[in-house]
Amino acid sequence: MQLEKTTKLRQIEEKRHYDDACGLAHALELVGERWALIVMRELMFGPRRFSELRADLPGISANVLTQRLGELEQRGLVRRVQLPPPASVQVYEATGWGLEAAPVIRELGRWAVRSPRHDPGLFVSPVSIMMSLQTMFDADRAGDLRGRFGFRFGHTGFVADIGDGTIDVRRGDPVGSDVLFNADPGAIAGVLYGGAPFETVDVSGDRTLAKRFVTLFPLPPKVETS
Amino acid sequence: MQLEKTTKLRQIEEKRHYDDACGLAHALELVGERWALIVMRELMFGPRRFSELRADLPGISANVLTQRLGELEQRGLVRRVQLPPPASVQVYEATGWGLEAAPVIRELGRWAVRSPRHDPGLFVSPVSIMMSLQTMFDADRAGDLRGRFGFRFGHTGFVADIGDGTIDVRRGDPVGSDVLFNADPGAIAGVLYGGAPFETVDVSGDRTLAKRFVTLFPLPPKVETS
DNA sequence: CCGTATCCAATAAGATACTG
DNA sequence: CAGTATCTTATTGGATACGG
Repeated sequence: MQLEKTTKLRQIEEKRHYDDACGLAHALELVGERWALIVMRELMFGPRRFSELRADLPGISANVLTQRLGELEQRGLVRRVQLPPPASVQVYEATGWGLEAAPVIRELGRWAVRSPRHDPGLFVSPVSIMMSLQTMFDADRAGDLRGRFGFRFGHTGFVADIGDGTIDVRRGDPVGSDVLFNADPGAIAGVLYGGAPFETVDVSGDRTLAKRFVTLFPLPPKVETS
Repeated sequence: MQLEKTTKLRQIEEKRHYDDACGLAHALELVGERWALIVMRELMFGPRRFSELRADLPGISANVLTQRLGELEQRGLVRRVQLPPPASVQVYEATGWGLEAAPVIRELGRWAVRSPRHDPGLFVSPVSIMMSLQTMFDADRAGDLRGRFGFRFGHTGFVADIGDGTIDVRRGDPVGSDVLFNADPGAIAGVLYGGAPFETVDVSGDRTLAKRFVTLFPLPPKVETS
């Protein structure tokens, strides 16, 4: 009885809130809970299943993921979609507005990696490493380089097209790419951002192009520690 | 005994963490706690005292503010500064890197105000309304308009300079501005963003210029509710 | 007045077991 | 596989008291 009342009140009161008209405060009411923005990140290249999300969110527990997805759906950032037969599985998909959070997520990441305490050796999800390509791409370094770069992570493939000083990254079959990276996201991160030797990743296709590729993503300078 | 052990462990383990090398995850370890980004927002136009922060952060409790400031200081985003005599008071100041979070904060805000549930009628702090000028300024609408616009909120003044299609906002004495707004932040927000009549704010100086000014900050369109 | 510290109640998060 | 249910722990907020 007492519990029911509390629950009902929570639905009305929308739990803790900042009584602040500032857009930032509202943003934090939308995606300020723990894990919320990281869940959004995982949806940025298309719909995902519950278990995929759980696998790429190291440390999240099922009940928290359920809760976050429910809240994000209720707030209009995520949609629950039933795939047609014969798949007939349920997936979670970012709405158009949800996808518009991508630039903010990238800028937050770019800002944070300047931190002296950032540890690039931790787990990296496929989506993380693919978003980092968009975040860290340096058009000047690319110059007039053109090429299609493919990535295969388990069952999922990604394609990055570089040309005209821009990079376009999407989920997709990497067959036919000029270069195909066959390595887990952590290994690729090691080469791109951790100074690991190029040989630590399995690359097929144009190796010269591949070696050029891995130089196109400079990290911003660390903040002065003084 | 048990408590001491837990406390010590917390200092080492840095409490909850995402084991994720992604920059976004690290950003959330830096400023993901409740209130952290809003505290940073309040420091974006210069150092502030504890009680000022408390007053402009409706609903924060003193102990949480103390804790947030301590964490932000430890992480290199905030500095504690002792003002020289005769003031001799302590203020909190964003570091250079902390200030670089400003664009991210603005973009988060711009993204969030498209939400159908955003309520512009809540409390607005002076810093919020001043940052919103930078966020929502429309260079096309401004055209070749030039002018200095002053604001007085209690003891604190702000100046916004518009010219060459840019806006520059800073803390400072508004005397000598072409237009001086003498109204609380909420009233100004009402006119700029809430459709309130221009006459609801006290304006001195060039009223024609002032009327033009309040049209330069269009809100982004709300997301489709369907 | 400027904070800090402490205690308590309410929520949120995490671990684990369990069900259709 | 896709979540729920339950229990434990951690964090937050509010009140209040305390030292400079």
